[in-house]
Amino acid sequence: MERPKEMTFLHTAVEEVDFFSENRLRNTVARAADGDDALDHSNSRVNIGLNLLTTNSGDGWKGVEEKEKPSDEIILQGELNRLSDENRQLRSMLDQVTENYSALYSQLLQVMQHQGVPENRIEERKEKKSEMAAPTTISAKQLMDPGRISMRETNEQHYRTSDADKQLPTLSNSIDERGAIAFTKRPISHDDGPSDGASPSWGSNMNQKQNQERIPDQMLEYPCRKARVSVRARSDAPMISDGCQWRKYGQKMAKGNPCPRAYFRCTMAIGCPVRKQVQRCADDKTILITTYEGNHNHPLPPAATTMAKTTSAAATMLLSGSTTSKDSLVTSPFCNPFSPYTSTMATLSASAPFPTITLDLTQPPTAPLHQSQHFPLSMCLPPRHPGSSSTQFAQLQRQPSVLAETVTAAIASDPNFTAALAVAISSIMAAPRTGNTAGNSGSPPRTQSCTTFSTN
DNA sequence: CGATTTTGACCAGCGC
DNA sequence: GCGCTGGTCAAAATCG
Repeated sequence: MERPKEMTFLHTAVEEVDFFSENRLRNTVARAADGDDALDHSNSRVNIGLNLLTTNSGDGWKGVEEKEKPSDEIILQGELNRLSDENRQLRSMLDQVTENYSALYSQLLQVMQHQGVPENRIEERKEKKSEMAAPTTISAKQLMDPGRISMRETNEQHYRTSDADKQLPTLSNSIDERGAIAFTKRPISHDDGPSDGASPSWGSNMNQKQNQERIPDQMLEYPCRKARVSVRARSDAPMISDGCQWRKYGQKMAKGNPCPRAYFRCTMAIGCPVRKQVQRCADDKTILITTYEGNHNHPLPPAATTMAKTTSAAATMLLSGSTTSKDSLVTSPFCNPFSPYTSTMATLSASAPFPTITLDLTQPPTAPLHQSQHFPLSMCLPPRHPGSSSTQFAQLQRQPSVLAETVTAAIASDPNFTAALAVAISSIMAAPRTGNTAGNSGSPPRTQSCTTFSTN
């Protein structure tokens, strides 16, 4: 018996919205390059690097070398020189990207080190013993199935060491991967041997080592801490296209929402721990809420890189900030506290065990320009520490107005969601978290709200 | 025929 | 302890 496809979300067949197509991404990245150096340069250069790799590697190039007649040697030599120059330029660009990333990352580390290791993290770890199990006793359900990973580790290892590294050698330095490494470092490998399913081994070894050296103890100390990035966007499509391949593994009716929640798992690589939940907003069914969890353990296509970068950056920010927070804050305006249109967040399930950052990209169609000036970025923290005060989290919410302008400008100028998100997140991460803002913690709630389906 | 989706069952966490 | 809920599993169904 034939059943209608995607009947769960909409009864009409709607094509998948491709927010993150490669073409749009290219345009977006090019346009956004002025706004944020590190991230956008990395984007553009990664793409260029891929082209270069394609040109320089494989049978095509070899074939040219071997098949051309001697009389063409001069032409070939010139071409070779040109390509060498281009390659050199690209390398220097890549170095610059790496430096930018390092600067950005060290900024983040400085902030984290300045804050020190909060006590409540220790308490939280005690509370969540099951999640924060000792590195060698990590729950299988938390991560990926260890059994599956071990069963497939041969293939997976092969994928990483041969396919990934060979095909995308320069990508191993890319920002998203290195950025993600901080919180993809998980202990699952210890039980399953060297070819763990979720360790950050998918970056280059050198960079991995460097990152491990740079990663502060507090980050390594809580390798299993989960953060979620929730993206709200208006879409009639059943699912937004983010460049990754997903396999649906479950669907549930969530309490308080007539629309079912669908569970997806990344299938671009065996053992990739990334999952996402897709659900329509109960209040506004045109709003599609996609919640990402985890970080990819494999190279990503350019179209997916931006999203991964975005979620990684958001999660990094969230973890670095929320974990130091004694806050039970559940609603807060983020970027532009001056704007009455700034969306706030909202509701947070009391049972939500994971910190969640919500990127609200819903914009009323009536006032695109005006609305686009307000990029509502909300963060949700599980109210696990009642009675605590607003500190770090409040800091995150009150970035300088310049930052807000940068973020909103990126959003306004860019139809591409993920690229805009990447710009926004990276801007937030790069911006110095200045001063004690506890005095502003009492910002009045805004009228607009978003609901984050981050319950577990 | 392999990949994907569907869907009921199962499990864990949490509140009462 | 029990029930509720969210998340995942896995067999069956379906698709391409």
